[in-house]
Amino acid sequence: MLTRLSRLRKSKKWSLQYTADRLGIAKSTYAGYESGYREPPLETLKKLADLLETSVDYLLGRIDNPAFYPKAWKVELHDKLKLTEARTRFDVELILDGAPLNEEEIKQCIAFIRTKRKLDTND
Amino acid sequence: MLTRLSRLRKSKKWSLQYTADRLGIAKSTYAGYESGYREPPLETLKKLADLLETSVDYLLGRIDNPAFYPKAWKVELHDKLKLTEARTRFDVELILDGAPLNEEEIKQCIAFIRTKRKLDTND
DNA sequence: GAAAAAGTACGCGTAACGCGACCATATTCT
DNA sequence: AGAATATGGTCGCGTTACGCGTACTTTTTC
Repeated sequence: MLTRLSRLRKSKKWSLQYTADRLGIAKSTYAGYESGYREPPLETLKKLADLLETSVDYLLGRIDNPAFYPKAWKVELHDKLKLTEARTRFDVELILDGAPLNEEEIKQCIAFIRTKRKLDTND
Repeated sequence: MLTRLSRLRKSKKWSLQYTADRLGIAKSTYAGYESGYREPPLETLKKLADLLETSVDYLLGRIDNPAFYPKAWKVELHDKLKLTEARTRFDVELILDGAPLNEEEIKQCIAFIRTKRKLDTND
Protein backbone atom coordinates (compact mmCIF):
# COMPACT_ATOMS: atom_id res chain seq x y z
CA MET A 1 0.00 0.00 0.00
CA LEU A 2 2.63 2.55 0.96
CA THR A 3 5.58 1.27 -1.03
CA ARG A 4 6.21 4.75 -2.35
CA LEU A 5 7.40 5.82 1.07
CA SER A 6 10.63 3.92 0.68
CA ARG A 7 11.50 5.60 -2.60
CA LEU A 8 10.81 9.08 -1.34
CA ARG A 9 12.68 8.54 1.90
CA LYS A 10 15.72 7.21 0.07
CA SER A 11 15.63 10.12 -2.35
CA LYS A 12 16.09 12.34 0.69
CA LYS A 13 18.81 10.02 2.01
CA TRP A 14 17.06 9.54 5.30
CA SER A 15 17.36 6.42 7.43
CA LEU A 16 14.40 4.58 8.92
CA GLN A 17 15.47 5.76 12.37
CA TYR A 18 15.74 9.40 11.36
CA THR A 19 12.37 9.36 9.65
CA ALA A 20 10.75 7.63 12.59
CA ASP A 21 12.26 10.19 14.97
CA ARG A 22 10.86 13.05 12.95
CA LEU A 23 7.45 11.41 13.11
CA GLY A 24 7.80 10.70 16.80
CA ILE A 25 7.32 6.95 16.43
CA ALA A 26 9.47 3.82 16.77
CA LYS A 27 11.68 2.69 13.94
CA SER A 28 9.92 -0.65 13.71
CA THR A 29 6.59 1.11 13.46
CA TYR A 30 7.69 3.20 10.52
CA ALA A 31 9.34 0.20 8.89
CA GLY A 32 5.97 -1.50 9.06
CA TYR A 33 4.46 1.25 6.94
CA GLU A 34 7.09 0.96 4.26
CA SER A 35 6.82 -2.80 4.01
CA GLY A 36 3.05 -2.63 3.89
CA TYR A 37 2.86 -4.68 7.08
CA ARG A 38 1.01 -1.90 8.91
CA GLU A 39 -0.97 1.24 8.14
CA PRO A 40 -0.32 4.58 9.81
CA PRO A 41 -3.07 6.64 11.47
CA LEU A 42 -4.26 9.53 9.35
CA GLU A 43 -2.41 12.13 11.38
CA THR A 44 0.87 10.34 10.77
CA LEU A 45 0.02 9.99 7.11
CA LYS A 46 -0.34 13.75 6.83
CA LYS A 47 2.95 14.29 8.64
CA LEU A 48 4.60 11.93 6.17
CA ALA A 49 3.29 13.83 3.20
CA ASP A 50 4.54 17.05 4.79
CA LEU A 51 7.99 15.64 5.52
CA LEU A 52 8.37 14.10 2.09
CA GLU A 53 6.93 17.15 0.37
CA THR A 54 4.29 15.29 -1.56
CA SER A 55 0.56 14.64 -1.49
CA VAL A 56 -1.28 11.98 0.45
CA ASP A 57 -2.89 10.98 -2.83
CA TYR A 58 0.54 10.19 -4.24
CA LEU A 59 1.54 8.18 -1.17
CA LEU A 60 -1.63 6.15 -1.58
CA GLY A 61 -0.99 5.56 -5.27
CA ARG A 62 -3.98 7.61 -6.31
CA ILE A 63 -1.95 9.89 -8.57
CA ASP A 64 1.42 9.40 -10.21
CA ASN A 65 2.95 12.84 -9.89
CA PRO A 66 4.82 13.10 -6.57
CA ALA A 67 4.91 16.89 -6.74
CA PHE A 68 2.44 18.66 -4.57
CA TYR A 69 -0.32 20.42 -6.42
CA PRO A 70 -1.36 24.01 -6.67
CA LYS A 71 -4.23 25.71 -4.94
CA ALA A 72 -4.61 28.44 -7.54
CA TRP A 73 -4.30 27.92 -11.25
CA LYS A 74 -2.20 30.85 -12.24
CA VAL A 75 0.62 30.68 -14.72
CA GLU A 76 3.22 33.43 -14.65
CA LEU A 77 4.98 34.22 -17.87
CA HIS A 78 8.71 34.64 -17.39
CA ASP A 79 11.45 33.08 -19.44
CA LYS A 80 10.37 29.84 -17.86
CA LEU A 81 6.71 29.19 -17.25
CA LYS A 82 5.81 28.67 -13.65
CA LEU A 83 2.60 27.51 -12.06
CA THR A 84 2.31 29.52 -8.87
CA GLU A 85 0.65 28.38 -5.71
CA ALA A 86 1.12 28.63 -1.98
CA ARG A 87 3.65 25.89 -1.39
CA THR A 88 6.00 25.61 -4.27
CA ARG A 89 6.36 26.07 -8.01
CA PHE A 90 5.91 23.68 -10.87
CA ASP A 91 7.10 23.69 -14.40
CA VAL A 92 4.36 23.71 -16.99
CA GLU A 93 4.10 23.50 -20.72
CA LEU A 94 2.03 25.61 -23.05
CA ILE A 95 0.72 23.52 -25.90
CA LEU A 96 -0.40 24.95 -29.24
CA ASP A 97 -1.62 22.67 -32.00
CA GLY A 98 -0.12 19.73 -30.17
CA ALA A 99 3.39 21.18 -29.95
CA PRO A 100 4.73 22.82 -26.81
CA LEU A 101 5.95 26.40 -27.00
CA ASN A 102 9.70 26.50 -26.72
CA GLU A 103 11.57 29.09 -24.68
CA GLU A 104 12.08 31.44 -27.59
CA GLU A 105 8.44 31.38 -28.59
CA ILE A 106 7.45 32.20 -25.03
CA LYS A 107 9.91 35.09 -24.92
CA GLN A 108 8.52 36.41 -28.17
CA CYS A 109 5.00 36.18 -26.84
CA ILE A 110 6.01 38.07 -23.74
CA ALA A 111 7.68 40.82 -25.76
CA PHE A 112 4.69 40.92 -28.09
CA ILE A 113 2.18 41.42 -25.30
CA ARG A 114 4.36 43.97 -23.51
CA THR A 115 4.64 46.22 -26.55
CA LYS A 116 0.94 45.75 -27.28
CA ARG A 117 0.06 46.84 -23.76
CA LYS A 118 2.41 49.80 -23.87
CA LEU A 119 0.73 51.00 -27.06
CA ASP A 120 -2.73 50.68 -25.54
CA THR A 121 -1.83 52.86 -22.54
CA ASN A 122 -0.10 55.58 -24.58
CA ASP A 123 -3.06 56.97 -26.51
CA MET B 1 -10.50 14.69 11.44
CA LEU B 2 -12.85 13.80 8.62
CA THR B 3 -15.58 16.37 9.17
CA ARG B 4 -15.48 17.26 5.50
CA LEU B 5 -17.06 13.92 4.66
CA SER B 6 -20.41 15.05 5.99
CA ARG B 7 -20.47 18.17 3.82
CA LEU B 8 -19.55 16.34 0.65
CA ARG B 9 -21.97 13.50 1.27
CA LYS B 10 -24.84 15.91 1.89
CA SER B 11 -23.95 17.90 -1.21
CA LYS B 12 -24.60 14.70 -3.12
CA LYS B 13 -27.79 14.11 -1.10
CA TRP B 14 -26.67 10.69 0.02
CA SER B 15 -27.74 9.07 3.28
CA LEU B 16 -25.34 7.42 5.71
CA GLN B 17 -26.81 4.06 4.79
CA TYR B 18 -26.43 4.58 1.06
CA THR B 19 -22.85 5.77 1.42
CA ALA B 20 -21.99 2.89 3.71
CA ASP B 21 -23.51 0.43 1.24
CA ARG B 22 -21.41 1.80 -1.59
CA LEU B 23 -18.34 1.38 0.57
CA GLY B 24 -19.38 -2.10 1.63
CA ILE B 25 -19.36 -1.30 5.35
CA ALA B 26 -21.95 -0.89 8.09
CA LYS B 27 -23.79 2.37 8.56
CA SER B 28 -22.50 2.76 12.09
CA THR B 29 -18.97 2.28 10.84
CA TYR B 30 -19.26 5.04 8.29
CA ALA B 31 -21.00 7.29 10.78
CA GLY B 32 -17.97 6.86 13.01
CA TYR B 33 -15.78 8.34 10.30
CA GLU B 34 -17.93 11.42 9.87
CA SER B 35 -18.16 12.11 13.57
CA GLY B 36 -14.43 11.67 14.00
CA TYR B 37 -15.04 8.79 16.38
CA ARG B 38 -13.16 6.35 14.16
CA GLU B 39 -10.66 6.42 11.32
CA PRO B 40 -11.11 4.43 8.11
CA PRO B 41 -8.41 2.12 6.72
CA LEU B 42 -6.50 3.65 3.82
CA GLU B 43 -8.28 1.56 1.21
CA THR B 44 -11.64 2.86 2.37
CA LEU B 45 -10.25 6.39 2.44
CA LYS B 46 -9.34 6.08 -1.22
CA LYS B 47 -12.76 4.71 -2.07
CA LEU B 48 -14.32 7.68 -0.30
CA ALA B 49 -12.28 10.14 -2.30
CA ASP B 50 -13.30 8.32 -5.47
CA LEU B 51 -16.98 8.31 -4.56
CA LEU B 52 -17.02 11.93 -3.50
CA GLU B 53 -14.90 12.98 -6.46
CA THR B 54 -12.25 14.76 -4.45
CA SER B 55 -8.71 14.25 -3.21
CA VAL B 56 -7.63 12.45 -0.08
CA ASP B 57 -5.66 15.56 0.78
CA TYR B 58 -8.89 17.53 0.83
CA LEU B 59 -10.64 14.97 3.00
CA LEU B 60 -7.77 15.20 5.46
CA GLY B 61 -7.89 18.99 5.50
CA ARG B 62 -4.51 19.29 3.87
CA ILE B 63 -5.77 21.49 1.05
CA ASP B 64 -8.87 23.65 0.78
CA ASN B 65 -9.88 23.03 -2.80
CA PRO B 66 -12.21 20.02 -3.03
CA ALA B 67 -11.67 19.69 -6.78
CA PHE B 68 -9.36 16.96 -7.83
CA TYR B 69 -6.04 18.00 -9.27
CA PRO B 70 -4.27 17.35 -12.52
CA LYS B 71 -1.73 14.68 -13.22
CA ALA B 72 0.09 16.51 -15.98
CA TRP B 73 0.86 20.17 -16.10
CA LYS B 74 0.04 20.98 -19.64
CA VAL B 75 -1.80 24.07 -20.77
CA GLU B 76 -3.47 24.02 -24.12
CA LEU B 77 -3.83 27.29 -25.92
CA HIS B 78 -7.27 27.71 -27.43
CA ASP B 79 -9.50 30.72 -27.14
CA LYS B 80 -9.87 29.73 -23.51
CA LEU B 81 -6.89 28.38 -21.63
CA LYS B 82 -7.34 24.90 -20.30
CA LEU B 83 -5.23 22.84 -17.95
CA THR B 84 -5.46 19.33 -19.28
CA GLU B 85 -5.28 16.19 -17.23
CA ALA B 86 -6.87 12.78 -17.09
CA ARG B 87 -9.96 13.50 -15.04
CA THR B 88 -11.27 16.92 -15.80
CA ARG B 89 -10.30 20.39 -16.95
CA PHE B 90 -9.50 23.51 -15.02
CA ASP B 91 -9.54 27.10 -16.01
CA VAL B 92 -6.21 28.83 -15.69
CA GLU B 93 -4.86 32.32 -16.03
CA LEU B 94 -1.70 33.47 -17.71
CA ILE B 95 -0.11 36.30 -15.77
CA LEU B 96 2.34 38.78 -17.27
CA ASP B 97 3.75 41.61 -15.17
CA GLY B 98 1.04 41.03 -12.64
CA ALA B 99 -1.84 41.36 -15.08
CA PRO B 100 -3.64 38.36 -16.57
CA LEU B 101 -3.77 38.00 -20.33
CA ASN B 102 -7.27 38.68 -21.57
CA GLU B 103 -8.93 36.64 -24.25
CA GLU B 104 -7.87 38.92 -27.07
CA GLU B 105 -4.23 38.91 -26.01
CA ILE B 106 -4.27 35.14 -25.90
CA LYS B 107 -5.78 34.96 -29.38
CA GLN B 108 -3.13 37.32 -30.69
CA CYS B 109 -0.40 35.22 -29.13
CA ILE B 110 -1.83 32.12 -30.75
CA ALA B 111 -1.99 33.77 -34.16
CA PHE B 112 1.51 35.15 -33.65
CA ILE B 113 3.01 31.78 -32.88
CA ARG B 114 1.14 30.04 -35.68
CA THR B 115 2.46 32.39 -38.35
CA LYS B 116 5.91 32.21 -36.84
CA ARG B 117 5.89 28.44 -37.04
CA LYS B 118 4.58 28.45 -40.59
CA LEU B 119 7.45 30.69 -41.63
CA ASP B 120 10.02 28.42 -39.98
CA THR B 121 8.81 25.33 -41.84
CA ASN B 122 8.62 27.02 -45.27
CA ASP B 123 12.30 27.65 -45.92
C1' DG C 1 -50.27 10.52 13.42
C1' DA C 2 -48.34 6.08 12.07
C1' DA C 3 -44.58 4.07 9.46
C1' DA C 4 -40.29 4.33 7.47
C1' DA C 5 -35.97 6.28 7.01
C1' DA C 6 -32.09 8.84 8.81
C1' DG C 7 -28.92 10.23 12.28
C1' DT C 8 -26.55 9.14 16.73
C1' DA C 9 -24.47 6.57 20.52
C1' DC C 10 -22.86 2.37 22.97
C1' DG C 11 -20.78 -2.26 24.06
C1' DC C 12 -18.60 -6.36 22.75
C1' DG C 13 -15.46 -9.33 20.31
C1' DT C 14 -11.56 -9.21 17.61
C1' DA C 15 -8.37 -7.50 14.19
C1' DA C 16 -4.48 -4.80 13.89
C1' DC C 17 -1.45 -1.37 15.79
C1' DG C 18 2.98 0.34 18.53
C1' DC C 19 6.83 -0.89 20.64
C1' DG C 20 10.94 -3.31 22.30
C1' DA C 21 13.95 -6.87 21.26
C1' DC C 22 16.53 -9.25 18.17
C1' DC C 23 19.41 -10.42 14.09
C1' DA C 24 21.90 -9.88 9.60
C1' DT C 25 24.11 -6.77 6.79
C1' DA C 26 26.38 -2.45 5.66
C1' DT C 27 29.09 1.46 6.93
C1' DT C 28 32.43 4.01 9.62
C1' DC C 29 36.56 4.56 12.36
C1' DT C 30 41.19 3.59 14.38
C1' DA D 1 41.66 -5.84 8.92
C1' DG D 2 38.74 -5.80 12.84
C1' DA D 3 35.99 -3.39 16.23
C1' DA D 4 32.27 -0.31 16.74
C1' DT D 5 28.31 1.67 15.13
C1' DA D 6 24.43 2.33 12.17
C1' DT D 7 20.92 0.48 9.17
C1' DG D 8 17.23 -2.48 7.36
C1' DG D 9 14.18 -5.95 8.44
C1' DT D 10 11.24 -9.33 11.36
C1' DC D 11 8.75 -11.22 15.32
C1' DG D 12 5.90 -11.57 19.65
C1' DC D 13 3.37 -9.44 23.08
C1' DG D 14 0.35 -6.22 25.29
C1' DT D 15 -2.96 -2.90 24.22
C1' DT D 16 -5.49 0.02 21.31
C1' DA D 17 -9.14 0.98 18.55
C1' DC D 18 -11.79 -0.76 14.80
C1' DG D 19 -16.28 -3.10 12.71
C1' DC D 20 -20.59 -4.49 13.56
C1' DG D 21 -25.08 -5.17 15.67
C1' DT D 22 -28.25 -3.04 18.46
C1' DA D 23 -30.96 0.31 20.42
C1' DC D 24 -32.57 4.99 20.74
C1' DT D 25 -33.90 9.63 19.05
C1' DT D 26 -35.02 12.66 15.38
C1' DT D 27 -36.65 13.58 10.86
C1' DT D 28 -39.14 12.60 6.74
C1' DT D 29 -42.84 10.49 4.13
C1' DC D 30 -47.51 9.33 3.25
